[in-house]
Amino acid sequence: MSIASDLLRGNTDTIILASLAEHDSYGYLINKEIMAKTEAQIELKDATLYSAFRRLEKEGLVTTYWGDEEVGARRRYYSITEKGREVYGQNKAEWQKAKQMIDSLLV
Amino acid sequence: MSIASDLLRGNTDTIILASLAEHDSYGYLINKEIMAKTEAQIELKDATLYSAFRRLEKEGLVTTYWGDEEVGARRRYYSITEKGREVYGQNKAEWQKAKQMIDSLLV
DNA sequence: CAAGATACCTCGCCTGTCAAGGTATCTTTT
DNA sequence: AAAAGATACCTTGACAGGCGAGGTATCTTG
Repeated sequence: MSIASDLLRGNTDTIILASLAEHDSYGYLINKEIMAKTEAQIELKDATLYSAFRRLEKEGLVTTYWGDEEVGARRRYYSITEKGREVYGQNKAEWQKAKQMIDSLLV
Repeated sequence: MSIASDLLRGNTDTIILASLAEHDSYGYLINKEIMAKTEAQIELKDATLYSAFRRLEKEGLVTTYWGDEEVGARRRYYSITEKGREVYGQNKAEWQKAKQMIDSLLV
């Protein structure tokens, strides 16, 4: 059984930023990598992913450009911005705190 | 700064069940106890709390009864059911797994 | 007597998730 | 050569949970 999406909510953007913090990437690949790392227990549905991208772009946390594949399907790459890295750091810190607080309530 | 509600979402019901697993309680008190335990970093807004109660009741995870206060504001008490304890256990396990998975993605 | 704490509740908006639908290209199988 | 499956993108509309804003009633304290 995979993780309930409500438990992921609030971390989706952070998870995407984490992926982009390592290297530029594109939707399909980000998803594959997440599934690989979590043994498919976490999967971002593509509608979720693309709405997250739009949000992140709007907030200036990522930039985007089209890949120059001469063969195969086109890819839209995303790149994390300086501001994106800052927010990523803050989000991670908040996640650490949230984890701790929730744990303190669940006996 | 308190915890973003999207990080709590998915744990609200579990947090309430945790509280009721210790002793019967009522809305106002549950909230106070949560705030005390987390130094006010987690706070369930009362609209959130009452909609959660309705949900939990509907699912048969809690039962409710009016307190017999002869003085002061009336209190509606909640009691966790056997099924509630089961679900609580499952939710805790899922939370443990989710934590681990998310951590494995945030480098 | 006013203010604040205790204690309950509803309505309607907002946000994020996602099922369902779509397009286009390439590879593998039949 | 046609079908199936993988790669890769995207939009729309419905749904659920959180919560701001509003309300009621009682008790305590300054």
